[in-house]
Amino acid sequence: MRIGELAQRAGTSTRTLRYYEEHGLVRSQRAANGYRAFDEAELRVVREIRELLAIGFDLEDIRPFVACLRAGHDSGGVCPDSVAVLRRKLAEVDAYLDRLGAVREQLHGQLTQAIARREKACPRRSKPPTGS
Amino acid sequence: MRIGELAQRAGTSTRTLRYYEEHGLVRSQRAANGYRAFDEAELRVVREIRELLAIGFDLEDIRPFVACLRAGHDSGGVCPDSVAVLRRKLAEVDAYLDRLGAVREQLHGQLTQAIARREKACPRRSKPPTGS
DNA sequence: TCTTGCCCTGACACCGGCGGCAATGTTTAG
DNA sequence: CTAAACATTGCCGCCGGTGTCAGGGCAAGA
Repeated sequence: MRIGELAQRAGTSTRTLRYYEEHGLVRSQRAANGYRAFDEAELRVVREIRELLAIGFDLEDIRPFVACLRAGHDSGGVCPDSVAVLRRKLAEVDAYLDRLGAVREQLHGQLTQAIARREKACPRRSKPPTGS
Repeated sequence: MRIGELAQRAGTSTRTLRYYEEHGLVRSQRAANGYRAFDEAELRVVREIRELLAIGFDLEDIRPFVACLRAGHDSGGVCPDSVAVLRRKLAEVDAYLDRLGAVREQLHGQLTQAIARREKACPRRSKPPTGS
């Protein structure tokens, strides 16, 4: 399979595939003319990469998952290194959720306060909304 | 007040202050020698900028807040434009919280699945942990 | 006067995952 | 034979807030 076909089948660009290869995530043989020849299995690899990227992983984090696939597992997430990354990412996400929740509270508080002041400045007859 | 003092009092760098000025968020007079002379009120402005940046605003979003302070309000968030930004940001944060929650679920699912497979592959005598 | 410490402008570097272009070679269908 | 469609490498651009350096000027104490 050549790069164009792989790109199309994986739903990405040739540029992207070369980038992955350059960073050691995707592998290829070279034909006599210098064209890359991708093994069928690389399609699975590329799809794994794309899925994890979409979730918010960076390429470094994805390495173990690719290695896991290459080791013959049908899921990239079952190997110890992958599990470690999953744990770490989960922790990161949880931490970020906390921070973002706090930010949400701040924003909400600011808004409530600003609106309250506006109400005080030029009062309407409607009851002050007691939103979420 | 010169730039070094303002930087120190605001807890940031001179580089940063020049950047804010370059982008019209902070103002200064110039002394005869070319040195920037900052009004005392700019300290409040810089602090507002820093707080909002820390929350995740970008400089564009912060503009109305600075304008609001300059208009004499004691809070940057009470003016209509600021309120609009607050609303938008709140919506963005909410959307992001949703996405991040979904990501969390995915990660959690992957982890659970991976651990389950490991249990099946080399079972321990301990009961399978029924975590959060 | 010399040194030290502040200030000035301008400009490159960074991070990460690509997009996109240039300049060139290869294959294939008409 | 030719044109189109594919492939190659290499390099610049982007985003945004800042660090950091270069190469100067200005102020004030010993």
